[in-house]
Amino acid sequence: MSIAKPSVPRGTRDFSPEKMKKRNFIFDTLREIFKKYGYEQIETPAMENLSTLLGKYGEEGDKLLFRIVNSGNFVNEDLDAFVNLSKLLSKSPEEDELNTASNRIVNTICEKGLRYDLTVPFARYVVQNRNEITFPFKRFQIQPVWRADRPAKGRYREFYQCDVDVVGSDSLLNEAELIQIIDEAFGKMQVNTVVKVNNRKILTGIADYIGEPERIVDITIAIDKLEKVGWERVQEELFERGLAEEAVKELKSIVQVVEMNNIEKLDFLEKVLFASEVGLAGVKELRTLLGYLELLNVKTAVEIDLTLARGLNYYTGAIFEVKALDVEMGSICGGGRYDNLTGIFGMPGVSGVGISFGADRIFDVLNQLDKYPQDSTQGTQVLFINFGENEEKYCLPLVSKIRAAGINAELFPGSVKMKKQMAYADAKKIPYVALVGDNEMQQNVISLKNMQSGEQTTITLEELISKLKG
RNA sequence: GUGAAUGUAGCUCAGUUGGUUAGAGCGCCAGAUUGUGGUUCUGGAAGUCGCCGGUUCGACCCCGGUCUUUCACCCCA
Repeated sequence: MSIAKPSVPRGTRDFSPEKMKKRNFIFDTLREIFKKYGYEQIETPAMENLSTLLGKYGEEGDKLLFRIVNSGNFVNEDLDAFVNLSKLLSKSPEEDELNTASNRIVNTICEKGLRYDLTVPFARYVVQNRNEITFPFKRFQIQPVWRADRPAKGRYREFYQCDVDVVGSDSLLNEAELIQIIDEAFGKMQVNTVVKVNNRKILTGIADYIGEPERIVDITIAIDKLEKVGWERVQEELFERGLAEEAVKELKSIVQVVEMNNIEKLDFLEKVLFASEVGLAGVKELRTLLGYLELLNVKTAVEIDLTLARGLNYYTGAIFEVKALDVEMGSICGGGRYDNLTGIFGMPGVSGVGISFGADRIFDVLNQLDKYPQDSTQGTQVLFINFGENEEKYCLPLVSKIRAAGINAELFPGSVKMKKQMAYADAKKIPYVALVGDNEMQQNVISLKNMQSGEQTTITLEELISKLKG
């Protein structure tokens, strides 16, 4: 009966009504908070020109871009490329040669790609609409992004990001506000978290201090793994990347300040980095930020973590990452300040800072904790049983009135067996069933059955509405 | 991208040292019960044993490939 079983592409998922209620709780919570702080929503296309995307996420990132093949007969577009490849194949080609030829063809036949994150398209948006935008521009964006990654636990090929960014303002108040948003969001979702903060300028200062200013990227990538793999492995990797032994030794003495509290860390760094102007600026920024947070009465623990580097190359100031405390899961939110993202698109001198909530991971965390408020998963509140044509006509206006009062209500379509209708209410977890037959119609009342307790009461429409509203 | 494991009914899983008709629980559908669901009882439907190929008289089982999911790397939300 069934031919080839249908399926969704690797790393993607369907979301049932049940799951969507839970996901919407996350989206609604975030959206509400974002708006409260004055951020406005935008959307950008799922696909962007590859020229917009390529080179923004480092070498790895380029590999993980989903590319969209042009429509039409693309062989004609660059015949040479294909001729070149077939010539190559007729001899015994080196792998490098093949890759080059393959890349050329890919570049010819693909001009668009699916977005990899929301930040780069946002930068493109800002540059493109700069004349209409009033700065500072506070925007939020909740849309899916795609990565051609190998799927794993907590990692999907299609997932939602919920970005909040403010561009066109240098003020550290923005950083503080974002952490406040994090605090409020996870507070509302009842997830215990820790916010890890660092500053790219401090990392630069450290690279200066150990005498390897050029190797900042190598250093941050290796350091990023410290917590996961331990110093030994990081050290190995640093050597592999060609850092001098002396430099690695000095790095160790700085990075391993884990025992200290925030203030001690800052004091320590201030002393060590005295010669680095950039480094000191970073220390000062963190100090200011922590000062703001105290005034804002942020409840979430905020912890300076020098090992926090994050893969992306475009951060220039603050770096954030949020981890759930009670669940094993990668970071569920992250971001930072980027001074020149719009510069890539020809609009230099605009500083921005933003964070991205990973909705799918938060969803996984919330599922494990099972902490959804009850009303967030409630759908229909009352189902009217359909007894027949006359009863149907009698019920329709009642249902309309109930809906007008803001209560989710349904009338069962068709007067099928009662058992069937009750089972429907049961399956949909509808808490109340309304029965209106001859008796009720004559007396102008409704028999309302509580599906959980099983008890049944006879009430008027007005009573029903006030009962379900409260 | 590298290494490893996994795949049997809608779901969770048995099973066969290679041998005729592949099982259970849950779920689903119908009836017992034409104004009462979640309990009970009775009956029923549902599987090319992930897909393709090979070995064999014979493959769900062995071998190769491929896809899916998962784990460890790599990277990341």
